[in-house]
Amino acid sequence: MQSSLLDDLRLAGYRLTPQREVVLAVLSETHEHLTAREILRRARRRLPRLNKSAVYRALDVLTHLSLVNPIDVGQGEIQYELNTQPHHHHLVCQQCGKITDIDGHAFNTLDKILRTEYGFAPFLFHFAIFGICRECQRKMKKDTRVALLLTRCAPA
Amino acid sequence: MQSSLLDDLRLAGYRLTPQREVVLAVLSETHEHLTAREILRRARRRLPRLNKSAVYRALDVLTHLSLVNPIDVGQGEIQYELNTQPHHHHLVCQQCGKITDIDGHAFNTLDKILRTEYGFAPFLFHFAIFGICRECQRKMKKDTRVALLLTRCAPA
DNA sequence: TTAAGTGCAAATCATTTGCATGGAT
DNA sequence: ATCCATGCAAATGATTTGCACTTAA
Repeated sequence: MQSSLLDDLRLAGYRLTPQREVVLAVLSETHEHLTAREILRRARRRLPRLNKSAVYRALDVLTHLSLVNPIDVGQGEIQYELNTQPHHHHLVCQQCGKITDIDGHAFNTLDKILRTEYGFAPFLFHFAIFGICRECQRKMKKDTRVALLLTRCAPA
Repeated sequence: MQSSLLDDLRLAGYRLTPQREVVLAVLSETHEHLTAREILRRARRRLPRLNKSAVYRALDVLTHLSLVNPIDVGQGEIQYELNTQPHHHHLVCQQCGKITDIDGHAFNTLDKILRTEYGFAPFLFHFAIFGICRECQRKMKKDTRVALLLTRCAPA
């Protein structure tokens, strides 16, 4: 695992630095999605002089190696997670902000269509789907603005 | 259409202002996705004192009414488009940046699964899927970094 | 050795906000 | 007459960048 990371980096012309290792280690130790700021905070326990630029640069490298997935939930800070197998995806509730992880099978049909009909190779990991979760739908029945929204977002 | 906009706004407790009208008008006159900055530029031809704050606030209102869709292609500026029927979606090539519009049928299965299995009402309009387009896949066969990426993004 | 990587501080830049004024209802 | 909305300027805040110094190879 250690040596495979080194190989991946070398193969791509990168160096193995303590900064890159520790960023990857932090992400390996959780199943949460972490922001760059939170990664920095945790990584500094082991590498106190670590700088946020180095975190961003490390995340960039790790993302290009597809060891890490950025997840943009559209709320300012980008979140990062380890790119584990099997892939999973994220349902982001626009109302309460809750993020639900779901497994990949829901996307099989979509993946196939995009590849065969459009020749497009989708990155169906770093994937966030926005919408309204079950509980919020219940609460929202009364709110006029939102009722409109729910009506209009029905499938085409 | 004019009066329906007014109704929508009133129903939701908003006022119909020239600023909101002109922002909507600008979006109605194109099939492109426009950034807030570009919307401001075009809208100022008709409303020279229009301010960027007003544009952002108008886009916010129109989005909440689901008259407008924000599309975050992950490249800094958010893009906006009219929420037309039938819905369509966006394939964003991470390599060359090209955005391809596709119709909604590819998402029917996904939509159904999310609703029935997860009780989640997805906003399957403002939807951008990242990946690599046909042409870039061809060019990228030689590049080691990218070959790795293409391998790893294969369906789970 | 030497090119790539880091730490630091400053810059960038889309978006947001406070506040006094203006306008839709 | 109300109070929602705008214009302006200043703030915010995540991410990026320039540069001198380190360090992995």
